[in-house]
Amino acid sequence: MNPVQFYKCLADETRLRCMLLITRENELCVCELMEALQEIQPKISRHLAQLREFGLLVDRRQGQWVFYSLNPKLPDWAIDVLTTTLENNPSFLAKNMKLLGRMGDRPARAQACC
Amino acid sequence: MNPVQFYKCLADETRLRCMLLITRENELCVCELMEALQEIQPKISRHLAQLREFGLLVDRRQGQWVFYSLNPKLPDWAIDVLTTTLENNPSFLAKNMKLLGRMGDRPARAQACC
DNA sequence: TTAGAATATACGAATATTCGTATATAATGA
DNA sequence: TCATTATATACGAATATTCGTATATTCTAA
Repeated sequence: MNPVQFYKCLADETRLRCMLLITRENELCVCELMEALQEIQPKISRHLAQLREFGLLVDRRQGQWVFYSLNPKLPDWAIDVLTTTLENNPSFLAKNMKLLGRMGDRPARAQACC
Repeated sequence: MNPVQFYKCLADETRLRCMLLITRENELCVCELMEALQEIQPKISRHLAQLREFGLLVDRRQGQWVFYSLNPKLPDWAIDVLTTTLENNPSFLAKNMKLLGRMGDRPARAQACC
């Protein structure tokens, strides 16, 4: 994992929020991220594709839904960076987590959305 | 420190190398960074100015030279990110550190350069 | 097999970033 | 004061990134 490429991935508001939410929730589908970030589908999808291309995320299709999670091959230092950022910036994600919370927790959320 | 802005600062090859070298060496002047990165002066200077504007670095003028170091107001998480990246990517900086080493260590280096 | 839902991709427009060159500023020492 | 060294900034050109809209793909269920 080239550190410059890694930080380029985090250097966009949409991508950083997606990465941190996924770090926290382990796995999220596109529609959950759309709801949490209040962004349109192609925008979320395009950024997730980019995060997958660069090896930060992996996807898993389940029926009509695609779930994204951290790439298990991510080096430890990259995971450290993500968790440190997540734990020390609660206000940055507060609104996104509130919106996600409104959908209920899994598996209830899965029924509301996916 | 807005995390998106912070990562935008690290999302450029020149800036990331400067930040990591300064994290390691505590303080470096413009000409040392020019030598370590083999880049022209306006390019180094412009990126350092940007890192200062966004609060990642502070500068200190001493005679003709300007020394840059980490902003003491940087939050702990940001310093954690920098040190983790530094310690886990030795090959990324190897060439830069070798070039810096050729200038000798301080204060010998200060005589060769500044 | 067809309609609809979820997701992905193509593409041009708008915007942002980066760069090299030229020039300005600041400090030093003759 | 003047020449020199170190650093900073201005500015247009080149490049990269991001976006919205339109459309394609994939899957499910009727």
